[in-house]
Amino acid sequence: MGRAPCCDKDNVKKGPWAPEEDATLKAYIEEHGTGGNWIALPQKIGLKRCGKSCRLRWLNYLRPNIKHGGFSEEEDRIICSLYVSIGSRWSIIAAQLPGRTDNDIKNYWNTRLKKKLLGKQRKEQISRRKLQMKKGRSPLDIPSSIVVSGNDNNNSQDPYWPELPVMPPVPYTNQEPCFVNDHASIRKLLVKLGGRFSSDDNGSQSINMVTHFPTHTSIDLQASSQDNQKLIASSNVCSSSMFLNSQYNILPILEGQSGTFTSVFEEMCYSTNPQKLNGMEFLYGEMRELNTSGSSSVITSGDSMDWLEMSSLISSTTTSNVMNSSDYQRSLQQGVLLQDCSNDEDFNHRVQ
DNA sequence: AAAGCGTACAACCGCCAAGAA
DNA sequence: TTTCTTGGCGGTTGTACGCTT
Repeated sequence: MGRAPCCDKDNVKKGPWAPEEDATLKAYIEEHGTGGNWIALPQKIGLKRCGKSCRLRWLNYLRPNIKHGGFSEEEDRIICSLYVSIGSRWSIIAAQLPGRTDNDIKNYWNTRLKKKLLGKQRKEQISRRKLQMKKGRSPLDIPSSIVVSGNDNNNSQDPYWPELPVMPPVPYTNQEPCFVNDHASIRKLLVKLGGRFSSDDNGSQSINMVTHFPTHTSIDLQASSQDNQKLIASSNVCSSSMFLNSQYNILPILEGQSGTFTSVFEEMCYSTNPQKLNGMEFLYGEMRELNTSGSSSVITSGDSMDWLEMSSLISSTTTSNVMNSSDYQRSLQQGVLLQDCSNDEDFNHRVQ
């Protein structure tokens, strides 16, 4: 037995909304509000629509101050960066972009942004890499100490080897805060993202959460803060630059492995184990294909995107205070956040 | 001119979590 | 404590429109 439907589907109109329906819904909500009950609302105002449909119509289209289309470069960067950070949490991403709806952003990502990021550069890089492959360089010759690098690194002199996965700084750096010396902020976000607090034997708080990071990956976040609070985030959501940009040391637990976050991320990018890459395919794209199948590889990942493309787009920002690669590496090593994140409350407010 | 195809966007579906009963 | 209702979310589908052949 499935659950009862939220409305009588036989007596409910589907499909595009007529202007009269829009006007009715808008007028009522503007005057009375939703009344806290979307299911009852359509009956109240005589609309033959499902309550959920009304809610969606209001939130995505009729609500005041909604922006449609015309995404700016800055918005592109924010979307990309947050997508890398938290995955397809469209509502959270939308919270960073005033006037944008999650549906809008989701559509924009799926139909345009992904393709925009792929584009011409992708083809050039693929052909370059293939050319280099034919010259006999093996992608398995990964140096043992790979330098985390950005656009200004030595890798740029070597068109063959893709940049290592550089966790891009989240771009709400200028106006938008991140987390510095503010465990409450992190807790809030983690909880918002699905985490739960508990206490360990020592009485210190910890967070256990399910994240969007690769399904089989666990990440421990241990606060190096003065209050010795210990944050443990095991799993899928809290991957990423948000925390890399914080003062937290990231101790990966990847199927029993140990190492730095960077090394685990490298492992994922270069891994041939599909489980480790689950959900992150867009990050490595043909880079992995080249790794695994050599020069005979056929590029098939039409919709996927590798980290190089993603990170280069994101890091091509004109924003002045975006971390450069060496700074970034240093921040990873030292656990020091380089960005000005003094305006924390704003972000918290938006996350809520 | 029309059929075929691709793209963009609106809307729907189904699952899950929170809170009320 | 359990069950039910509702809101919220992400994934998917439907459809209108424009472009190409």
